[in-house]
Amino acid sequence: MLTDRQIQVLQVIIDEFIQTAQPIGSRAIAKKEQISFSPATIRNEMADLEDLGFIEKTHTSSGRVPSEKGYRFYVDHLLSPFHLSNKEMSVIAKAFEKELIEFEKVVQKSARILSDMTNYTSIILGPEVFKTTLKQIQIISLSDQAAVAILVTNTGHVEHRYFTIPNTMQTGDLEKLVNILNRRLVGVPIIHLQEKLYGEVAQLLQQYSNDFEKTYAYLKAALMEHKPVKLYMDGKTNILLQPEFNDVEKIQSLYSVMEKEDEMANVLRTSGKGIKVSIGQENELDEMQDCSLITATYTLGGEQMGTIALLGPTRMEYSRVISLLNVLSKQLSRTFNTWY
Amino acid sequence: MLTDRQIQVLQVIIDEFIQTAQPIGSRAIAKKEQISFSPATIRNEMADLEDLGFIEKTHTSSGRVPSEKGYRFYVDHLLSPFHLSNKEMSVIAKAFEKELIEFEKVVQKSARILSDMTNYTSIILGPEVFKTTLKQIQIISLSDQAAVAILVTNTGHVEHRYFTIPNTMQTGDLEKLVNILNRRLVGVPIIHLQEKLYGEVAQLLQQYSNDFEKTYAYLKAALMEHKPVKLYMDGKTNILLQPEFNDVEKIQSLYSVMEKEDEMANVLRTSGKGIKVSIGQENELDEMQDCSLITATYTLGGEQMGTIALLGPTRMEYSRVISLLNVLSKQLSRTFNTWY
DNA sequence: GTTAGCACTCTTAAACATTGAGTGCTAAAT
DNA sequence: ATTTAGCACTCAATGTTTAAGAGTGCTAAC
Repeated sequence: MLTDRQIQVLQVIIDEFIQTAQPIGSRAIAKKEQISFSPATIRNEMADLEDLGFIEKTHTSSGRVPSEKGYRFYVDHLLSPFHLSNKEMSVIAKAFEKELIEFEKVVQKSARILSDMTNYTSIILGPEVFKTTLKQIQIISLSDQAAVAILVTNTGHVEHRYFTIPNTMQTGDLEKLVNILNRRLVGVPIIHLQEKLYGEVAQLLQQYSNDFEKTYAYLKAALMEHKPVKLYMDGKTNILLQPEFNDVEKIQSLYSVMEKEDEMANVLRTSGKGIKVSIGQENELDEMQDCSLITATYTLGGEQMGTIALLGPTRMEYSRVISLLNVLSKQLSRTFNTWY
Repeated sequence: MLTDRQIQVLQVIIDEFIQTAQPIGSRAIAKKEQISFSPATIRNEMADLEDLGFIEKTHTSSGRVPSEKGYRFYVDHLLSPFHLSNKEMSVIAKAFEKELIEFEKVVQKSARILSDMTNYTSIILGPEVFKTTLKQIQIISLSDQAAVAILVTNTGHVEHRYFTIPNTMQTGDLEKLVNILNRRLVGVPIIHLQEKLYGEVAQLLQQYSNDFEKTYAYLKAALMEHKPVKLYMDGKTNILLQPEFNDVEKIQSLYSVMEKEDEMANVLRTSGKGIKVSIGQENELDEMQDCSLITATYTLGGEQMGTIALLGPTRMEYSRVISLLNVLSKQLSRTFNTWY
């Protein structure tokens, strides 16, 4: 539907605009070496491209700027594989080469790399809790009334929940309780913990005494508590470097959505497998409609485990960002797969 | 050193400027009911106040604006106790009335209240880890090589550190290790954990075998790891509502310092007991020199436990903010003291 | 000591002219 | 039938001028 020449022109416009953030005129395009036509010809092509909706004018006599449709076409058809420099590759490699055994640190480091290398904001969604299973449960009493239950998952994740213990309970009882819980719940997926607790374990507990029943109610409440998946962000201020964000209103709306971790997490969670690009209005969240979000998933044993993403202006270095996310998500998958 | 009338004028200027963010002229001051002098007289007083450095002009023929010295005088001498409305008091009371047993939640809630009620950015420094003692230690092995040590403090804080176990170690050995650690380390202040580990426990461990020694080295490394005190912030975007921050550069510099949690934590940590006000240049951090920071400490058993703070423009509602911090820090102290 | 009066200063906003980049169209060139 | 040169036209950006208005500092009168 687009002629070769139109595609050529479009490519130059987008490439150039991504670099400069300035509208591109026919003269500037004609000067590019890969272009062998006069400005007048290019003007005609640009008029057509504009009619087709791929580029826009900022005012009647301005140069052209890519539209979202233009970016979409660019991302779908014009992306040339970008090669990260050796320097960049070695930075990544170095970050992963020392033996890291802590999930948090690996993720934080990755977020830092992403935001530092791109000057965009990086977002990483931790592993889905419900895909992990219980490794061990511990209960430690803090006082007569309060105790903390500590859950460790097979991925080494540690979570803790506080709960109240009925004052009729004896010291030794807690230990018995832990034993029962461990015997019955180890290996159970976290997501099924609650129902398992409700079914088998409840009965078992009732055989002891009323006190247990009460404890059980408290404990269940604590375990039910929805602990949202953790979201890691870095380079939130990078957005401020982008010329499209020297409007305080825009900054405000974007920052306010970044504060809503639940919504952000949800966007990443539902992004689907592999690399996904959401340009401007394609984003579900209104506040992100001046931005592009590129997501990539990392896996454990072939199953999707979490998501890494970069958030920047629609005028994003798509090619570079996609390569980088590709490299990093693979690296993350590899690392996690060697662990578990 | 200042006459009563000068003080009156200064008070009106600052009160007014805090409300409007606009320079105040002599005519506007004369109109205030508490003022019974003509604009010309006030102009003379203002000239004196300016000579003394309490107020400033934005340009030759503008109204006056408080200087930092002016704010300092205002805070030190002109502050009238501010009474929070019943509505506000009840919001705070309500937040604390339901039985909360989780430290994080109380703090997060407090941060939310502070930022919501003031439209400034709230910052809360969690309790100093080194003031707490070890309640219990648990070690759970994740795989042949990796294990996680879980530390619970007397305040119910849960921390975990990952470490590597030497592959010569037996399954039962881990349990023995935990027993030794618990027998020797429970009740020890977290800050002394490392030296205690080095002294007594090391000897005890060496009696067993070389494997233990290796484990010990790994474990020690894990425990040494400096885990910074947690910093809670809320209302980071509130700053954007202030007219003094519609300059992207200022936003950027302030946000970049807010990202440096270590430095922020340090500022709060060294703020001293009770309410402290840092105005503009009085702040250590360069990036905060357009802001005021008001801190208050909360205590446990009379000892300083942590800090709550509000960060806003130098044109801050000092009176209200100080009252609010007072109320909230007391409430926090009360809550924690009932727990422990 | 206080105040009215007034010249003066400086900001702000609007009105206007100038410049330059870039377009669309037409007609000539290929 | 394309492609291109030429040219009138548009509009943002910039600078200049002007007028209005807010506020000051000073002087002289109260």
